[in-house]
Amino acid sequence: MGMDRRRPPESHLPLRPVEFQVLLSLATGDRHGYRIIQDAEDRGERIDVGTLYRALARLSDREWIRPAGRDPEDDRRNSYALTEYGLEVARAEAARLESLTQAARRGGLLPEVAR
Amino acid sequence: MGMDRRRPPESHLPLRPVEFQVLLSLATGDRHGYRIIQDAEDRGERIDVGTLYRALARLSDREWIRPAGRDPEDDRRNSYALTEYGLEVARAEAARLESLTQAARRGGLLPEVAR
DNA sequence: ACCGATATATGCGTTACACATATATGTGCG
DNA sequence: CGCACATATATGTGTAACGCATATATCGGT
Repeated sequence: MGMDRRRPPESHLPLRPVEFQVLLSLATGDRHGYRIIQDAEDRGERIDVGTLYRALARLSDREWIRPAGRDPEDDRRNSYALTEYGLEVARAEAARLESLTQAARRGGLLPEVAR
Repeated sequence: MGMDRRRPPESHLPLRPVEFQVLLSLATGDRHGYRIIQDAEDRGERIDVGTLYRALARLSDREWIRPAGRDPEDDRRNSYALTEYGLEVARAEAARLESLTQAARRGGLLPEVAR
């Protein structure tokens, strides 16, 4: 597990769509799986449950995230936290997404106005 | 082939990373495969050749792109063009990418400044 | 006690992936 | 011309990830 913690974060890009959704949710704070799906829905995205829980296992193995105990309010929930390295990967992917978005704007796929 | 041309473009999101790279390149003008790889490199992205040519076949089947003849300057090159529907899918994905980028900014993964 | 929503997990068949290899043609240069 | 190297497309192969379905269990409200 986590055998590549020292690789430069950018070497993992592009991330799978689900993977970034997970890291993005956890960037705000610790979350359990089902909650991550709800976060994604709030952003207008859909994550399949099977895809999610397998992604959580995968990202744990890579040590981009780590288990952060059970929720005291509902002990079915096992929540996760971003690791330091996971945060770096998330930032790298966010930067990539931003430059892609700008490229899309230059390509006429988005209105010039911007935010 | 292309049996789902009438499905709302957003129903295909999120796109695979390669797929958007292809659509983005073609948004600027007709391109042949190898050129699409070079475009991606100019943006700092890497596309595997095997992944690219299979993606081109796939996107042709879906009619998001269509063959646009051979390059008169080098007849090895078979170039592709975006279809109307492919453009709509590309716009939808670009919009999704933009809102994701903004979510990443809110989550502290990107500097506030932007613009 | 019951029922729908929440929560995690895995089986399964299909698709997409990275990496390697194959084949052929264009380009520059001595 | 001849030859090397870059360009260009394509596919074989094993592995990883995917969507969809199903399983199991607990929580919250009535």
